Amino acid sequence: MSERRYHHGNLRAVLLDEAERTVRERGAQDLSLRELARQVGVSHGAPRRHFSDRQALLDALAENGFARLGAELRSAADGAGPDFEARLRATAVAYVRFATRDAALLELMFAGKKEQAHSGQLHEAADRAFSVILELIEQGQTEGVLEPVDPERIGLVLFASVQGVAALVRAGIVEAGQLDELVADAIAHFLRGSLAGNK
Amino acid sequence: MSERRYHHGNLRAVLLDEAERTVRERGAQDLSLRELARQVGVSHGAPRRHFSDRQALLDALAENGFARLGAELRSAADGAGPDFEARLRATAVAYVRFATRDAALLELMFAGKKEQAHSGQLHEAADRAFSVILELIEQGQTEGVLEPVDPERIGLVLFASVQGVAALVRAGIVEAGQLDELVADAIAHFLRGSLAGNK
DNA sequence: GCAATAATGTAGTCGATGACAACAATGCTG
DNA sequence: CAGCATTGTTGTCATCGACTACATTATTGC
Repeated sequence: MSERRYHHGNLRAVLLDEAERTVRERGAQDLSLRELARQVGVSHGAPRRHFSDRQALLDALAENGFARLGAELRSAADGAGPDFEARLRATAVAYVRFATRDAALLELMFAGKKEQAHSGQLHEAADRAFSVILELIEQGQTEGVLEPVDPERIGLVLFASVQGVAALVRAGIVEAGQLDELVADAIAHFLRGSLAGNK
Repeated sequence: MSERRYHHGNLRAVLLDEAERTVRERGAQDLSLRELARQVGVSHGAPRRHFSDRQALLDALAENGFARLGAELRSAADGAGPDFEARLRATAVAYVRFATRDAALLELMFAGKKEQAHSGQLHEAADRAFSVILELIEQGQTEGVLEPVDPERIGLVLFASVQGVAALVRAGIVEAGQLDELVADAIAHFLRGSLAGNK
């Protein structure tokens, strides 16, 4: 099964894997379809059968990224036990970790979302990832820890906080050493700002 | 002064202007040095005299961007009168407005900062822009509104919040209609989370 | 003033790229 | 097993960024 067959049989997945590696190591800008084809051992026209466009490849990467991000967030939340604040902290840390490890991928994910043309699949994947945050908020409200206002609204504030921390890290404004402290500060701020009974 | 001289006399500035326009309208990815030269009416090799590299042009754009952002933030803060919370709100709104109007430029600004190689000028311009936020924090602490902890730390939390809101807008997760509400919510959260005397 | 020299623009070229088309090999289905 | 759909291959084109050699204009030192 290791011989060179005319029909690769697995090209799409292999291309995505290799592309993700390149994006992680050198950024999306440096991703070349022809180089990708070379690395995978296939002719320069082959990728076109699976991705009509360079952008289509990037969109697929973004969609995979959302799926993985969602899984990691959910796993972090679930692995943190039942306590609301613990789950919140663990999820935030997981998000920032993803943003640090896969900065270029996250950029792709966010860049792609605003183009409405690219089929709802990307949007769906994104929504599924963000639903973790929404569920967290609802848990906090059910337990009476958070103000009972529109979960969407309060969720956006939380989301913005965490995403902002991720952006600061990605931009190099915050060093790795300060990262944990910043996440803790941001969550502490969020909690103190959303506590039920807090004028 | 409108005749075609061999020496343009103003090329660098004109290139930057036109490039900024293109970046705003079509993103940094679509910026082509040759097309730029064509639009400005100059040969394809001319830009190279002013920017050794495509990246150098982008860096210069980013630097200009920071200068403009800093000016807009400062002007917003100063135009809001002496009251701390009013200044805070005005500055946040100004930041998000910039991020909305010049999304691609802001992306450039953030992308460029992590590469330490590009001379301290970019870094300096960025620091000058962010100093507005720091001064705001210090004002809040002087007036006793904010906790007297390290201004850098609390400033990062604020910066992350606002930057996160901007990111959500850029990504299309938040519609223009929800924008003002979200900014208000984020600032309210920040204030409640940083109020002096708030356990 | 003016000659040497620096700064700035032009023209030509190279290798790489993404998109496309024509063709070939393979898999699938009836 | 024949015909058709998939999936790869090869060749081509326009464009791009980078580089070089050269031309023109500014500036500077005498």
